[in-house]
Amino acid sequence: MEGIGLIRDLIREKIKGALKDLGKDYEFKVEIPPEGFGDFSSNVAMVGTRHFKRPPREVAKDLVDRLRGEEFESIEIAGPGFINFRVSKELLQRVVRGVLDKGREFGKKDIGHGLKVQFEYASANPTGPLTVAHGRQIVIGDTLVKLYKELGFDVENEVYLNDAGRQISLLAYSLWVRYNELFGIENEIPEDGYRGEYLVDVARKLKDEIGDKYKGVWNDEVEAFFKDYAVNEMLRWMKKTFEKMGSSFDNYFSERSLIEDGTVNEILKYFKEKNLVYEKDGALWLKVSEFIDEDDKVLIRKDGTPTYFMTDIAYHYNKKMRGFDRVYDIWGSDHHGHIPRMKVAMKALGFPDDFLTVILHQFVTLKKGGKKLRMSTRAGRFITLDELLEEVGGDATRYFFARIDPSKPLDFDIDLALKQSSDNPVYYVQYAHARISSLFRQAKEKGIEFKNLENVDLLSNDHEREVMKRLDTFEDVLLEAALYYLPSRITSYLEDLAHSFHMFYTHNTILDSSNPDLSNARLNLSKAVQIVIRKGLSILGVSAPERM
RNA sequence: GCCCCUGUAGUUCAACGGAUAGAACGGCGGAUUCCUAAUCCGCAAAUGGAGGUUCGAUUCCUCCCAGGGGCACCA
Repeated sequence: MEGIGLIRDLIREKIKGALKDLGKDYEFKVEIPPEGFGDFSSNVAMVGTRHFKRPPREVAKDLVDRLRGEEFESIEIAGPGFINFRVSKELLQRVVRGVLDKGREFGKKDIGHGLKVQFEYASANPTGPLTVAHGRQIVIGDTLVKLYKELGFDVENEVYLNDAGRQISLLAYSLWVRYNELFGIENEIPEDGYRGEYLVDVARKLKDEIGDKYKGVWNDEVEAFFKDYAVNEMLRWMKKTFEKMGSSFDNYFSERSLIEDGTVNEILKYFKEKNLVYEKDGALWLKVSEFIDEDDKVLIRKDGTPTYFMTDIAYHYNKKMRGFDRVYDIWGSDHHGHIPRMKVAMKALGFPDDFLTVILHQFVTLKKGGKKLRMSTRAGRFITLDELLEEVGGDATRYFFARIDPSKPLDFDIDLALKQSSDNPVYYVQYAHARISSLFRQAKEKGIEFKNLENVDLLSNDHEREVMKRLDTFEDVLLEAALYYLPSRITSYLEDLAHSFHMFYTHNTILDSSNPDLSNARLNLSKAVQIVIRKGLSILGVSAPERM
């Protein structure tokens, strides 16, 4: 991927120019090397052995001769053929000026050109409380939404409510049983019904509202009422949890509405016209096998109800009709098998291949007594997101999930999570931010005036250089996080940046009344760090406190 | 059986095909008359196993082992 850091961009351009002089043009990298190998490093000579048909160090020598200039204090060839650059302090200072100049806008890019995209996540059966597993998905989704906005996409997010299936009938009946219990009427909650205590609370509320109106009565009308009531209550609960999480959605989309408003029938009509469906055993099947090496799938059951697959196709058709250019679905790994079928359905509808992207994340498992268990709402085996938020707080919860690569399974050990909550690295990053705020308060007290963008040319020692280098890579980090769907890129970066700042802070006196110019220079650097930390944390949905 | 994801210090996580595999917590030992010690400095400690591709592999390929998930007229 092309880098966009100020300095790395410049080095890249220089190298490209040198290659052009030698009649070559190929891909190479510029990156920050391990300590002791200069500020920036390129593998251009090693990659070049293929193109030049000469040993890397010889290629490097030719290039280095053409690269020397005032931007670089030194250029060295090292190891197997790396070209290591030590850049001038003027170049590093340009980064600080760039950050300060753009302020809050730093990091913004227009890569999306207003492309209309949608992220769908946290979609859940509205049958119980959100669990910590949902928390993981919310954080991944929220972070990507903020990132894509930052990168110039026109973004909306949405929750899909599976309010149409059999599970809703079970929920309604389970609630009805709980409601009747309040009148001393005992009925069994079915084997796969919902036994959680929360339905007792909902039943009490319902009794307060309607009294004994549905006592002992169960028919289609009553079922419809209990479905609506239960789903509504679950939805209200979900929204409250989202709010506690610092999360919000532009839209809540009902699966049921797709059946009721005729979207499902519209698509069936289209598929029939295109001869993509057939009847067998009383059900209606989609000819998936005509597209890929998989079995055909049922769209309409023999009892006439649509399958989840059917409504999901209708849902994505609806998204397309709403004008989204691209949609991103964040699903748990148990939906993995659903992807190829959905891709086929999109193709059958004539949508472009890149219309639907599915971002999968592995499961959150519960550790209990050394044993791993899948969380299950139905079995009542879960830790609610509310509990976690209550105990650990929103910032630590969000940061905890953001650090973990979506492709990795997550063993959730509640005791460990609580115990480590005060050790959460989020505080390390936030502390750097608070320290900087404190510096500015102190500066005022000491009568040191902060002059934005002035004295930056005084920044030159090793700690200062280290911080400036880190600042330069922020924009790259955002791009990578967005492109690879990896919030963890941002957390890693922030921890690095915070570390370089803490080091700088410990080893240098920033506020020195006898040297106002140098103090101001260091305040400018601190300010730049603060801007970047705040931006990074805000993309993660984490607060940036002024004091800690 | 077939398909997908994962295996890195005691623990939780990083590492764009690159140089000495980074942090944090935990362990051991240090630093504060001065801007917040939620910090800094030092020590011990890791790529599941076997092959292969490459100048170079934690990263790509094959096999094995281990964990998770999927293979419904459930969602």
